[in-house]
Amino acid sequence: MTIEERRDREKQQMKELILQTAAHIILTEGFEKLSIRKIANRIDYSPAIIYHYFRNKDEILSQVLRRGHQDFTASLSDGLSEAATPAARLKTLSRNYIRTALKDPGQFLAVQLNDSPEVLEVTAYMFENAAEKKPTLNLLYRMVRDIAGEGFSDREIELAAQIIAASTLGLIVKLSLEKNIDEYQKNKIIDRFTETVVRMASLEQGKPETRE
Amino acid sequence: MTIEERRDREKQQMKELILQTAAHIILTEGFEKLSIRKIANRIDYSPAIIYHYFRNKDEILSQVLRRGHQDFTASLSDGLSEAATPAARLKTLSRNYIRTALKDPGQFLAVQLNDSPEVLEVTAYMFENAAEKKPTLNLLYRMVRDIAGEGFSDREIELAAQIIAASTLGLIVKLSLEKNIDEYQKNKIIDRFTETVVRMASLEQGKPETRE
DNA sequence: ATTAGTAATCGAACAGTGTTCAATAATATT
DNA sequence: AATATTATTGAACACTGTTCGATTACTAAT
Repeated sequence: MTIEERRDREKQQMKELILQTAAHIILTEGFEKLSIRKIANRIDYSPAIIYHYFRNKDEILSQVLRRGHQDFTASLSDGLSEAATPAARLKTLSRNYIRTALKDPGQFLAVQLNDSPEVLEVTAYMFENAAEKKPTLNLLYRMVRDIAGEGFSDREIELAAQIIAASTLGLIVKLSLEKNIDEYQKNKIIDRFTETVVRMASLEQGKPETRE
Repeated sequence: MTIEERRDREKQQMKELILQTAAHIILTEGFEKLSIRKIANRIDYSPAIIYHYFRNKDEILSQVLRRGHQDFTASLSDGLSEAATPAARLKTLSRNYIRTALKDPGQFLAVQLNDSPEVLEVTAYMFENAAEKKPTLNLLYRMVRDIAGEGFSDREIELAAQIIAASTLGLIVKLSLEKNIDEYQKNKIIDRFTETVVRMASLEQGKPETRE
């Protein structure tokens, strides 16, 4: 079956070539400049051939984004073991997440905001079995539990984790939209935000009901 | 100059017709289904005529979105005067904002995430003179100051307001992406989030530095 | 009322998009 | 060498945004 193996390998290489070309276009020319014909031109093939390896453009897109997401989650735990306290660990995680996202906001937001089924499978972990399914939120979930302490239900913890995740997404969106912002100010906002995140995870204290 | 006035009026009516048709298409068929030819067909004109009234498609889009944004900010202060305490007021504002955004998430996010110059002018108020410029953030800014109390610099207040705004955006994004979520759960998340918002505005207490 | 000038409108075209399909070329199987 | 598979292509379809020259409608001036 060496022939068939080679065939499969070549087919895989072709898919790989298409995906890498697409990824390169997205990275250099931006997300919306990706087109089937442009990919075909780059690899010196007819546009039609691409449909022999992929169902349509969306499939290419979502596979590229899926890889981006994998690389992303991999870089989240940097320096996490060095952090001594739970709060410090959560801060580090939060900062890693934001900084990594801001390295390529277009890609990050494309992954987060796209609602095609394939992408959803990867990212929309928020409101069902969230705690068990996804590694990222699982990490967050455990940290929130560590900080909150005893006496909180799973649903309470999960709710807090969801709110933290949502807030973090919002901060990334806002920061990525604003181009004219210096590194100092950006750092300040991120710093302050990570502190807020720790507060969000500290469930028992500082719950000022409608006091006056 | 009655003739010229009538001319201007007719010109304005034509622009209005185009804008309303565009808005209708966006509302019924969704954001990305808007096309010049579709507008032209609906109003029984040639596609080319549209370029006699608007520079290009983006101009149409941004003007439609601008109106959406205006309607939006108008509905923010509903029931705000009934709220007794500053915390209750902030909660109400926060809830209004989220609920209004979720009524037409596509439109809301289009306004928030689009970075074309015209739209930016309307929405990107975050990181420069934020407190004075935009009515929405101004409202938020004042509420944060009310809750935080004395002894905080403008920059501190502004920072907190920015973080609240960003977090709220994130929650809306997350909630709008998840279609399969019942009203009960949604309410619970929003409720909890508005409490978190109040905590974010309460600057002096519950700041757990890397304790433990 | 006829002419000159301006504004509104259109048809056709250009260059681009995603996608499909029948025909061809290349390869593998018998 | 003939046959079946697979890879690849060119051409087409139905779209998209946009431009431009010609044509029509309307106003202003003679």
